[in-house]
Amino acid sequence: MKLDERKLRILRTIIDDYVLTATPVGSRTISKRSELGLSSATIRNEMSDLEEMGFLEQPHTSAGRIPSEKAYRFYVDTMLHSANLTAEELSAIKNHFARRMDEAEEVAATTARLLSDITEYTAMFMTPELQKVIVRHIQLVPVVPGRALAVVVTDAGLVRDATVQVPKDCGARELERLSNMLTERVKDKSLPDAVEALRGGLGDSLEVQRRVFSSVADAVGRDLAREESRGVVLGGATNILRHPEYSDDLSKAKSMLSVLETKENLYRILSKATQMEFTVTIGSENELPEMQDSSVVTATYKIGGRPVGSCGVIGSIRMVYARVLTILNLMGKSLSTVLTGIFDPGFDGKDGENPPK
Amino acid sequence: MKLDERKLRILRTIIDDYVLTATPVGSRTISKRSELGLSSATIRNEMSDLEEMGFLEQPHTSAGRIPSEKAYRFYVDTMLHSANLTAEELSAIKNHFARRMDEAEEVAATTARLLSDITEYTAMFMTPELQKVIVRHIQLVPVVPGRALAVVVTDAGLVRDATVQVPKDCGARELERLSNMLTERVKDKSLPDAVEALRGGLGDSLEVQRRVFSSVADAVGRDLAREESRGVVLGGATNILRHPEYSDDLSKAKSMLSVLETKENLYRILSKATQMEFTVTIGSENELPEMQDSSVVTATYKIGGRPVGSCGVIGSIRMVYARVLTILNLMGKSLSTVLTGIFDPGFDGKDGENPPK
DNA sequence: GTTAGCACTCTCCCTCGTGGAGTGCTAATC
DNA sequence: GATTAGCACTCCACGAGGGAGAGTGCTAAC
Repeated sequence: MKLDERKLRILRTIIDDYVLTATPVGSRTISKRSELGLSSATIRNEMSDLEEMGFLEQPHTSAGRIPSEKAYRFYVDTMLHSANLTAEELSAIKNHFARRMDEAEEVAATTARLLSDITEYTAMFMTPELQKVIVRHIQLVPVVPGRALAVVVTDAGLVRDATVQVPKDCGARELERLSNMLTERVKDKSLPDAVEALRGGLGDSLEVQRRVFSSVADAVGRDLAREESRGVVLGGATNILRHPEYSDDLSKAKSMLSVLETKENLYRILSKATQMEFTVTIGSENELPEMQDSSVVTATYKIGGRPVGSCGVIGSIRMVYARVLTILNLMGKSLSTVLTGIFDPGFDGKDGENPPK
Repeated sequence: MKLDERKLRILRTIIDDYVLTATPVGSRTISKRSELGLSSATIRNEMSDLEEMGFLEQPHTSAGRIPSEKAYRFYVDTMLHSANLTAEELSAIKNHFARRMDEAEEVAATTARLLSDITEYTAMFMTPELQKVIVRHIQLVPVVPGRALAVVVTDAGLVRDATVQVPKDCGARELERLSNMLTERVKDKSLPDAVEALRGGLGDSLEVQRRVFSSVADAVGRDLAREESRGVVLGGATNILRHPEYSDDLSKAKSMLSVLETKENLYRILSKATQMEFTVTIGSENELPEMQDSSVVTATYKIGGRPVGSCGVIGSIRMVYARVLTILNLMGKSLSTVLTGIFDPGFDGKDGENPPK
């Protein structure tokens, strides 16, 4: 059977209607709504064909039809048009990014919130991935005798700190000296590389130095290993209950909320998604069994042309994909511009290599 | 009418039963459950009295009775016994605090999680309040030319950082010099005092120094002002749906979840609660209208005898107060011990003044 | 003061029946 | 040959009706 122009238009009308109303759509509705000028009987025949082809499903005989996952997939792959945002929405986004922002965690929280408010789905945001970030400076700051704080400054404006043990008699001056040596050793390396560099090749150095270096390496390494549980922020978890798919089936909502509560899950999704400019994962395409009747849409943002993190939206399969993608696209672009402006001012805006300063 | 011993025992049995079952309890149940050896008819008379006194309510004629808010208040004030925790629960708590912890945010997240898992309610945790915390050290770390990171180390193991503008030609050595001057100026002050100290009395100093100092003051001050939106962590929000009060009335669950999503709300609750060792806020005693059919129980934790933060549990009015309080008590004590051990090792364990080192 | 007994009330839940929305098929029409 | 009107059929949603059960309040007896 061929998916001709007419079938396509019908399928599209069905999806649009169902996405809006969440009720199975019947032939009469389509016959009236679409501009094809066909009777409901004709539509019925076409719908029957579309069902046979796997694009439509019937909850039960004598109900209307609903789009299958395959239909959404097809829709997203071939029929996507960019949605129109209202002036208010556009200005909300614009204003958000015009505000002062100087802390990764804060950007994450407010952006996730904005995203969830505008889309009416649950939003998530991942701060730049530690793995992908480059060390600018390491500084040891005294806390109590025998204990110092290693502060790692990275190029994405991300700051990590970890407490490390140091010899009791290690004064401020000595810490400063060590800081300089540390910085020299790891500058411009990625975090994993930096840890590596601090662990190996210390043969010719002093005992104290060796001890401190490896202590810093351990602390940063631990921090790196812990990344999965943080740096991911959720916004608008309540929005789940806005959609009948979840509010009519509490067990679904519950298991969804549980998934969202475990940051590691979100981290895995967003981290994987950072490899692509956009991702749309529909229903059973999701890895987590609890999410197989939900959809996830993500977009990546960049610093100096380098993709470092991503954000996204979680909702039911019946999602307003076009709209969500339009919004995420805009957000990703704005984020990239703003963050690049702050943390990599030399970047010329083109993708690719970062020009020398 | 007098609330004699017998009425008391009946009231208590009713509360215990209702807390357990969430269904109105009838006279027959009490007659069988309590060891008073009274017939249901007698109980009925007593219950009628208790209702008249405002301790019981009837959802409708011919239903059993449920405790009123007044009853819970009375129960908490006068009838509280400490609950017995199972060996598993005790060891879960013990293990949790035996683990390595060196980061305030991480402690917050895992503790909130533990608390919600054990109590089966939603838990919240506030990291030590910035207002109450004492500066140990300030360090400026170079980021890009013209931009540095001010890292503030406090006595509660809390680290705050904020980016500040510095003169473009300000090198690492100069920053180090400024750091020392900064630290000297604000050491052992509370954060608000430190900001104050950096703003005033700079008449005799160099232009550069003045600029940097006020820039740091601004940055830290901004951070302070932002406190409300962070340092509060939620755990087990899903648990809301475990209790029929919310899962049978989605709109209630929704409004509850919305409240929980706004950290400022939780901050306000916990911050206020830090003044008391425990708080139990029942139903309409809550300030937020959305929370007036929920209850909040909190406990404070201390560092070196000084209360610095608190944690708590949110659930329906029908809460297992005794159990929750027992758990929170234990958690608060453990937290105080652990945190004091880490950040104020000189403290002798008694409340009151911190002894000189 | 306590209790057995009884009439009464109210909710919960099950069943049943009806109306509406939608389908699939057939035969007529363009 | 494609389209459409017509019709029989299916299934869900919803409301009415009708116990069953749990609980109460009252009265009279112990």
